[in-house]
Amino acid sequence: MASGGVERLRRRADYLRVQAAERRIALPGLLLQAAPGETGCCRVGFTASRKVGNAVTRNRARRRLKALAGEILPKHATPGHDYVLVARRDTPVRDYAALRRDLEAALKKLRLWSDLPAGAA
RNA sequence: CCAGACGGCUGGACGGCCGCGGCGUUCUCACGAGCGUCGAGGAAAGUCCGGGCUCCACGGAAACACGGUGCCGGGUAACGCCCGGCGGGGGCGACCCCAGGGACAGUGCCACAGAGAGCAGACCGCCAUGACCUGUCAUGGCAAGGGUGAAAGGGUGCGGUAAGAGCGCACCGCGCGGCUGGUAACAGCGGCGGCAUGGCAAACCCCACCGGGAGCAAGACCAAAUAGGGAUGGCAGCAGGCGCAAGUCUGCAGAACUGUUUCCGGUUCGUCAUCCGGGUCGGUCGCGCGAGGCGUCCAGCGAUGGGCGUCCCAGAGGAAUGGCCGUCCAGCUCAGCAAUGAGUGGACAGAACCCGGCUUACAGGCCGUCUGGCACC
Repeated sequence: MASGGVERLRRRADYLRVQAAERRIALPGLLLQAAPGETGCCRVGFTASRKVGNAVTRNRARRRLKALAGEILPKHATPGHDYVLVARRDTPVRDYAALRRDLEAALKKLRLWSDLPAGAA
């Protein structure tokens, strides 16, 4: 897995654990959930429910979140945590720069913003 | 040129930066990295039919039940699909639409209205005779006309009659049987009958034909853990033997169940380790050469079939096939006489075992064939 050392969450149990941690922040473009991870690196997963739209729209929302995560998390995410990015209704259409600001603000509000590269941990 | 009918194709293009999945290859002990190559649809959708494939059931056949199909011929692996015809209906026409077997096998239903709705019937009427208060009543005949209804027991015309009526005749319709054409559905022709047999089969039903069930979360394999199971060994209560010890052997106990109870019997045992077995999370396969795509020739009205050549063409598994930006061609909106300028900006929609169909959704664009007008020669 590339993306600068960020792995994907692949099991339902991992998603449920992150959701149960109840450490989340909702912004217009996305919803961020986080929890201390079981591995040393940081991992990320994506969720797009039927509320977002039909299958095509959900796919687009998930891909935009993937691109965003690949851009920001390797540089600024705190290692040792798992993140789940949840798509909202505006995720497929929101301006990409605004979406980027949303993710950065969400990381800072959860006090998980880090200027150290994750790969250095 | 205008209006229309039918069939087919397409459904953004180019570039930059950063990425993802499969396969191949090189390097590396390995993790990985580099390079190459391929990577969503006509509907991938709804899951409505038909198959392949897998497991389950099943001795064969028939019958019954249930479900489906329903003009004829052809195509196909098969179909409820497709093609070509037939019949009925619509349109000036190209063409379009049709659940299109059987109502003398039987049962049932036909609301309301109306006199009468299935062994027909007589409200208003029409006609004859009689009576009297001279325009009514009584009796009888009739079913043409009116009225009701989705439908009133053939239709139109002539004859006929007191008035009428298939009462008679002609034509049409209907039924029966015949000849001709056609593979057939059916069509045409002439003959006979004499109105008898209204509609609904998408109410039951009858006839003919077809049909085992469940589905890739099918199914096969590897295999942490847990429950329960099996084998072997050790340890565990008391006493004793052997032995320096580790340990080992014998006897007696204990608990539970069972035979009504006692005696006497029978069966079972706690714990640890290893292995077998089991099969969950997880993993591997199934899972991509196929009723395959493209080109071309032949047969056929066509669906389709055959020959030759050529290509290998997605394979994920919280699920790749993308994210961002720029330019442009269509389109739309606004301004303008126009040239043009500004803004906006791609329809429906995302494979999940695979094929053949059907159905549903779909901005815009392109091509072909044909029909009816108008104009010109």
